[in-house]
Amino acid sequence: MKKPIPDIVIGRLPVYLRALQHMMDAGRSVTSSQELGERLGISAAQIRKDLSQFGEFGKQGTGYTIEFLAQQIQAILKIEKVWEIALIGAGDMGNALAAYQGFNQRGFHISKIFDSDPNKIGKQIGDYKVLNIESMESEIKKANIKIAMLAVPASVAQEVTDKLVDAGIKAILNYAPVSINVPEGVRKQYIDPAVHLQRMSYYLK
Amino acid sequence: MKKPIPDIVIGRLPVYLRALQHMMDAGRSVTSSQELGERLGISAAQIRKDLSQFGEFGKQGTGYTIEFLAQQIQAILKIEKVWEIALIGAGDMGNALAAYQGFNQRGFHISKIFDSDPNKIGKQIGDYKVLNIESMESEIKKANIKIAMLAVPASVAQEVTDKLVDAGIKAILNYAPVSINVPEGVRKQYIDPAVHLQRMSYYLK
DNA sequence: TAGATTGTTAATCGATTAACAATC
DNA sequence: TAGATTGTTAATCGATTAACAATC
Repeated sequence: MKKPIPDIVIGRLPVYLRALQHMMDAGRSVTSSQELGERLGISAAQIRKDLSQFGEFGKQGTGYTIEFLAQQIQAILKIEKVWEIALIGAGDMGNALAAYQGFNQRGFHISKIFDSDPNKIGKQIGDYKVLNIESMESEIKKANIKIAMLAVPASVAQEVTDKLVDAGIKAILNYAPVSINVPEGVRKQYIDPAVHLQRMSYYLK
Repeated sequence: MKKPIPDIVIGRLPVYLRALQHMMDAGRSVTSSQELGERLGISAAQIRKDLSQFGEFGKQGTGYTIEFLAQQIQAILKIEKVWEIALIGAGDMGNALAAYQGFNQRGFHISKIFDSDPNKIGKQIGDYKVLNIESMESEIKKANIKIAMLAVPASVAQEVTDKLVDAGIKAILNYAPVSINVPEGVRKQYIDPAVHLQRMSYYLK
């Protein structure tokens, strides 16, 4: 078995991709590891090393064709197609996520929204009606959805997580301010603004 | 000069703290590096090593007093007092952040909200009126605010960042889907849901 | 050709883990 | 006392950087 690509390398690819897409939007067509590095605050050597894990995408003396490299990274990250996403929680954060316009161009699309609050169930959010969380497992299975965004209170996050795992979800973006446990083979990422702020306050005077 | 604490260690402290606070809420009073580690998916050795960078907070044979350890971490992270925060951008994400109830108990408080859209300026969000972004620099200086949350479109993120830096901001939590450049001495953290999702889609079949 | 930049190797640097004496 | 768990050291593991031959 080949050595797996380090998780930390995978973690940087979306950042490279985002920068490349901004460059494309600006009409640029070629870049270099040095330019990308300066833009992102990452060493040029690291960018070249990261990319070389997946193939040879550049040309000596010239650099990288932006569009080509972006396509390659999209293929690596498996976002050439669009992934359907289940959003759990139709509170303020759920609503903001539902309204977010950036997902579609970046490989994701919210296709179902669930909540347990009778006052929210049936409400229209964007293109979708809020569904009863009771139907979550069957709906996710039926639609074969693999990714969920969790925007529920911390107190029910683990319980909902367990149901998502039962429903076949393999990746959870957790907005609830609590650590969740998932079995092997299920990925998770956390977004907790207070945690991110606390990572900076340490350095303040 | 003493060796600085690694950034990666600082990054884990808020996660430890969050778990400790959940334990307190559950009425618990003592824990161990092993229990914490299992809960967080981190090795017990790493937790002990991380904490030992700052002092001796535990007791052999017993473990850690939850309340005491939480207080110590709060002191380390400088969140014993509450930091005032400027929120830039009163769109969907800005509104969700303004409504978020979790900040106050965790060391932060949104005290001013800015936008450039005439339709939003003057609107009431929570306890505050949306202020004109033109007044941002002077308002931030006047209130001596050091932390900003940036929830503006990518296209203006760098421009607004530069103004925030001029206003004396030392920490930026950036929700705009673009890398920003800041001078030495200013911290930044990124929250981009698409980036987080892309870090997981790689692993999906 | 001359200049630029890649991909890769080896060296360096840093983080994690295993193990255990100390001690509650 | 016996059992448990810390704080710390040394060993291991992994990530980053520097340097350069290859080559466009």
